[in-house]
Parts: sequence; C-alpha cells; structure tokens
Amino acid sequence: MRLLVVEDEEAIRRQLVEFLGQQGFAVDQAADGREGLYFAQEYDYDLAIVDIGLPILNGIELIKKARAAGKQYPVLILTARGNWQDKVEGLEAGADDYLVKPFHNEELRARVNALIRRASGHASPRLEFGPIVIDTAAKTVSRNSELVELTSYEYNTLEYLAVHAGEAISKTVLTEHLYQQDFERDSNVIEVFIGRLRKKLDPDGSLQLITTMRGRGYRFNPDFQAMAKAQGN
Amino acid sequence: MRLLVVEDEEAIRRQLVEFLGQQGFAVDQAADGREGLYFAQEYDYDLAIVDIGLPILNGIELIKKARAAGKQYPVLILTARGNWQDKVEGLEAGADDYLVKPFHNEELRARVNALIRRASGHASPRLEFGPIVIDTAAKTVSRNSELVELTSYEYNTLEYLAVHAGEAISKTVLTEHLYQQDFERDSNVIEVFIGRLRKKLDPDGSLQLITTMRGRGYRFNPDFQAMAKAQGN
DNA sequence: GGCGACATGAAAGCTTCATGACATTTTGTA
DNA sequence: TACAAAATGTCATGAAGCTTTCATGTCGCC
Repeated sequence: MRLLVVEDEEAIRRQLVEFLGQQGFAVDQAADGREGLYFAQEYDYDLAIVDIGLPILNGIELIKKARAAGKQYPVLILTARGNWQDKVEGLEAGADDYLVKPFHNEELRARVNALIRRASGHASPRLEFGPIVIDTAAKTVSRNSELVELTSYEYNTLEYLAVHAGEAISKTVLTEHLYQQDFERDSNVIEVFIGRLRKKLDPDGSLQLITTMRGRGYRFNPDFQAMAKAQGN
Repeated sequence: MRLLVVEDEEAIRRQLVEFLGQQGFAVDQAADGREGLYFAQEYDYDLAIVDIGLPILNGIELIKKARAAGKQYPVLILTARGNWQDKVEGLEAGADDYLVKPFHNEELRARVNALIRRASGHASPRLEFGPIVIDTAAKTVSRNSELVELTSYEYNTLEYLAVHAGEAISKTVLTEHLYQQDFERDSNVIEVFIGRLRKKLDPDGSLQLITTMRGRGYRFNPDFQAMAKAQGN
C-alpha cells in the first residue's frame, strides 16, 4: 500500500508520515503543491492525503489536475478548523473525504482505512489468529466467537501487536504509537496494558498469546494456536 | 443503468458526472432547466439528479413537468445548505429524496443506490434487526411491529448507525453526517440523541441496542436480539 | 545472590458519558 | 403575525469507566 502525503507544515507532515509508516504503509511526502503534483501525477497511489492550504499550488488545484490527469485513487483533504469553505471546494474538486486539523491519529486511521477499503471494494478487514479474531472496523475482538470487551487503549495495543505479529515490538515503539508526542518515560503503562490483555484474552495463560522478549519488547505470537496444540491444548 | 444530471454549477456537475461514471453509470448531463427538461421528457432514465436552483427553468418546475409527462423514474434533488424550503417543495413536486450540497461522494452513492434499488422493486428498503425494523423508504421505525415515533434527527442518527451496524462510529463521524457543514464540536448533542433513541426504542435497556464504546463512539449492535435471548429475554 | 526488567493488585485521578431540566429554534395553525 | 407545540440544543451535575501511578512481588540472567 502506497500513500502520498502533501503537507507544508513540518510538524503535521512528520506526524502523518510517521504514523502511517507505523501502520505499514509506504509513504511518499511532499511539502508544497508543485512537488505534490509531480508525485500525484507520476504514480498510482492507494490514497493521497492533501492539505488545502499549500504554497505554490494549492490543494484544490492539485486535486483537479490530478483528476484531470486521470488519477482515480481516493483523496483525503486536510483543512484548518472552521474553514468549511475549503472542504466544500475540496469535495467539489474531487476529494473523497476530509479531516479537520488538528486531528487525532485514531480518526486519521479510521478514515484512511475506510477510504482504502472502499476503493478496493472488499469488506471489513479482520485479523484472524485461530480462536482470536480482531475486527478492525468494529474495533472489537472475539475469542472462540465470544466478544471480549477491551478498552480503547487495550484494543489499540493489541491491534498494533497483531498487525506486526511475529515481530518484537519495543515498549518505546508501542508508547509512541499509543500516544501522540513524547510521553512520560518512567511509567509502566505498557506493562499494565499487556497484563490486562493477557488476562482478558488468555486468562489461564495457555495460549501464550503475547510473549515477553526481555529487553526487546513484546511479540504477538502468530502461531500460538499451534503451540497451544503442541502443549496439549 | 442510465442517469440524468441537471446542475448548473460546473464544478458540481463535473463531480457528479465523473463519480457516477466511475461507478459504472451512463450519465447524460444538462446545465440548465430547459435543456434538462428536454432530456427528462425524452428518455426513460433509471434516476435523475436535479439541482433545485437552475437557470431558465427551476428544478421544481422541471420535476413537475416531467412527472406530468408520465415519467416515473426516481428523482434525487440537490439543495443548497439551509434551504430546507426547497427540499420540501421538491419532495412535494415528486422528488424521492434529497441531498444537501456539498456532499460526500459516499453519501451520494448511498442515495443513488438506494433509490435505484427501491425503484427496481426488488431489495427491501428495510433494515431488520429482530424486533426492530427500519423502513428507509418511509423513514419509520417500529419495534415489535409497533410504530415508534422518532424525530428526524433521531431517525437519521439511528439509520446511520444501523446501516453501519457492527461498526464503531465515532461521534465526529456522526456529527458530520447529521450536520452537513461546520458545527461546534464542543456540544453533547450526539450523546443527547443517543439517549433519546435508547429511551424510545429500548426503555428498560434490555435490548442493548446501541453500545457505547468509550473513546471510540457508538455501535449499533447487530446481534442484540441474540444477546437479549441469552440473558433470558 | 543480586540486579534489573517485568508483572500485578489496588486505588487515586481524570475523562467521557448519561441525563434531567431548561433555553432556543423551528414548525404548525389560526 | 401571533401563539402554541414540537423539536433541537445547551448546560450542569453526577456517575461510570478508564488510565496511570504506586507499591510490592516475581522472574531471568550474569
């Protein structure tokens, strides 16, 4: 999945690129309209995220030109709070959805996924690992077909681990994913969430769902069901 | 499937034609009421999309004349923000649904599909969830076959949740759906409407119709009846 | 054994949500 | 237009649920 981000504000662009990168997207970035247009016309993305207020060539024009050049990928526009005229123009120019700055990563993720899902036609994305099923649209998790109630931080932690199943995820990375900027370091929140997840998803510890990798973080075990079987359950 | 688009604003007409084209419809277009009427009377479309504020001959008249000429295809009218009087007149003149400009392509697609489906006879415009039945054509809701009186905002909120049953819908998204344009987001209207819906549809709270997903929004529970049963009711 | 990294229960503190009451706006009717 | 009724929005308050911290215990590894 390849995305284009066109945003002139350094901080926001970095937030976007970093977060989307973490989500597993390949991201091209541009800081002004002209550069953005070059990318937009040159490649076929799965989604483009375009700020309206861009230097040199504004977002509206960018979108119009990209559409005129036959590009059909979905476009999400970013507008400043209160400038609804912008989003009107943006939608008219061919954008598919908008997001008002500043936004939460959570909201961004929901929109991005929705647009990509819709464009590609197929339905709600589920992550299945044996008895554990994660429905990323409903943001719910079930075990043996029974819903398991998770809080939003618990869910986000789990989803991130599951998306990167098999990899060791450091606590720093998890923290950065869960919280916007830098966050109090000497806290054991992550341990606490991991503990709660284990308790809710695997109360008797038979599944070995999340492995602790001392010094390196945690790992969502993609073959835990096989292991569980091997161990007699 | 052949559609007619009558809209004088260049940008919006292009948005419509392009998007509908992408969706696989054959689209005829007209930029004023007279031209539109010619098409409207000449052919049998599967759907016509008509702006109310048209030059030469306005949308209301166009619809009346087309109906008078025996045309029965569904008509979707477009109105500017806030001109509710328009949509009332439009519906009285024989339109089937309306959309407030500007609109999301997704919203457009939903309406277009709904109208075509409805007109072609098959496919029910009803959403059924056990004892709760939502008739999207009549915009009514019943519980255990008894009509439940909902106000229009209550209905819209419910319909959106029900159409996306099973998904977590954030309050931001709900707000954007209910109110076309900018709306102060430091209000708790959504909570209030959810509360009123719950009270009307499930006074004793036994159905668990709408689940609160703290921090993530609300979820219309697609299997609430199963749950209710499991709980002894 | 000792150190550091991780686990966990309990509780404080904070955020989000639910709700009744009221204010305001819209709509229907004379 | 004026008035009444209904619908929508706002506000304050209390409750519920979630997050974070803290204290303390456990485990792995040198």
